[in-house]
Amino acid sequence: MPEGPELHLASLYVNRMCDGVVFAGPVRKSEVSKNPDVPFTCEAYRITATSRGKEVKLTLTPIKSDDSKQTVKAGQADQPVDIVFHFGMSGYFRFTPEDELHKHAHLLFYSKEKPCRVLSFVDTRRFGSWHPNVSWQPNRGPCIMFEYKSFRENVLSHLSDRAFDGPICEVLLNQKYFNGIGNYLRAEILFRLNIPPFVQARTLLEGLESEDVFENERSTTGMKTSDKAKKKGGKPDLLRLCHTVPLEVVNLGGKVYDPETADYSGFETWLQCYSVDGMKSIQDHKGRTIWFKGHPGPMVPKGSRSPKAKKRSKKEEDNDYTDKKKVAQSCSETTIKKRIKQETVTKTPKNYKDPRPKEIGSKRGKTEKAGEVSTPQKEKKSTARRRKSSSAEPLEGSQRKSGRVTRQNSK
DNA sequence: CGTCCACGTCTAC
DNA sequence: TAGACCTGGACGG
Repeated sequence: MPEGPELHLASLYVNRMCDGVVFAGPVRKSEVSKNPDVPFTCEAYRITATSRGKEVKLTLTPIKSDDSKQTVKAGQADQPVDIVFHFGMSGYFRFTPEDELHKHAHLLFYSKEKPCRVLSFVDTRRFGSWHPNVSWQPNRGPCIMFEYKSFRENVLSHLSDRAFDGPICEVLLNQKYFNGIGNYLRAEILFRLNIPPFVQARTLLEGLESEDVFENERSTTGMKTSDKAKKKGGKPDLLRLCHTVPLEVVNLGGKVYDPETADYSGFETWLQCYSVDGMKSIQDHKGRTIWFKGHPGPMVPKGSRSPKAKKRSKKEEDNDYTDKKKVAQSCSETTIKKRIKQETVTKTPKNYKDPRPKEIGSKRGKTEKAGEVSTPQKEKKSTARRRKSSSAEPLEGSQRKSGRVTRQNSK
């Protein structure tokens, strides 16, 4: 499940597993991979990792021998080499005994130990990639999690960029400005602020200050709120949530990224909107599914009918989302949570254990109306069958077959 | 069995 | 803004 948090957890995994491990020999690539060879071989080297947004960089560092003679044999590396990885839809790292290599391990780093172990880049779908001898992809913005200040500045200083013409849910996937946000994060972030996904991004962001008044807060247990923040109403803004929401996932730790136990139940419990039973979903202009609650917003793709106005419970203020101020302060998180719980339908069996390595949210039929035409169009929208007027028509109690494994707000 | 769907980029009409 | 790139799990018949 690779979005920013998973990439970062992957780097932590590599650093933890490879701490003290000496690797040796060449870096090997699977036969089937179309990614570049990694021209690196060394009799003793170490591996460390860092992450930035949706990229992970491995650094292979040759261990210098103590011998005064630093005779580097021909072909043996003596300088560190960086490899930058993109995880695609299914990439992750594993550190396993040589005889337990994953079927889809595509780049392999062998340890020097006797029962040899291997750090491998596993990527079932092979949408992932790696590039040796490069640094972070230049056209990607600062990391939403670990370069918050420059991330924020990068967005707010480029609001005139046409990239911000579009609806917020689609702009959030633009890695030039939101490096690390992916499909589940955009849904979770917008949900927290009750922001309709198809409101123009610029309109929402224009009102934000370049200085984050929450900057010095302990966001998690955020007991003390700065005076400035209090004046603002005490609510983190959209850009701040682009930072804190992903960090929540990082803090779930192994519950999210644990190739060993393959247990993602903690993560699924964390999700409040994405793939959650009771939420609405439609395809955005690029055919990606956006999950949300409430109004879709004015820039909703044509042909995807606006969802039936749910019988929004009492206090769903009818927001006028042309007014940024209003949007910025729409209903509080706690309010939302409460309301959601109320509307939640079925409950997840608490003993449910997700048999991982599978992709999240792949359970079916949560949103389509039973007999609705709901255009398929997977990643590649099948040619002629564009979403016709249908995909939207989300719930209304009826559908939402409370199938067994569907996600929902349990607890 | 077949269809739908998936946490993401890329490039080419 | 369509496809293309891939594999495989969940469902439906």
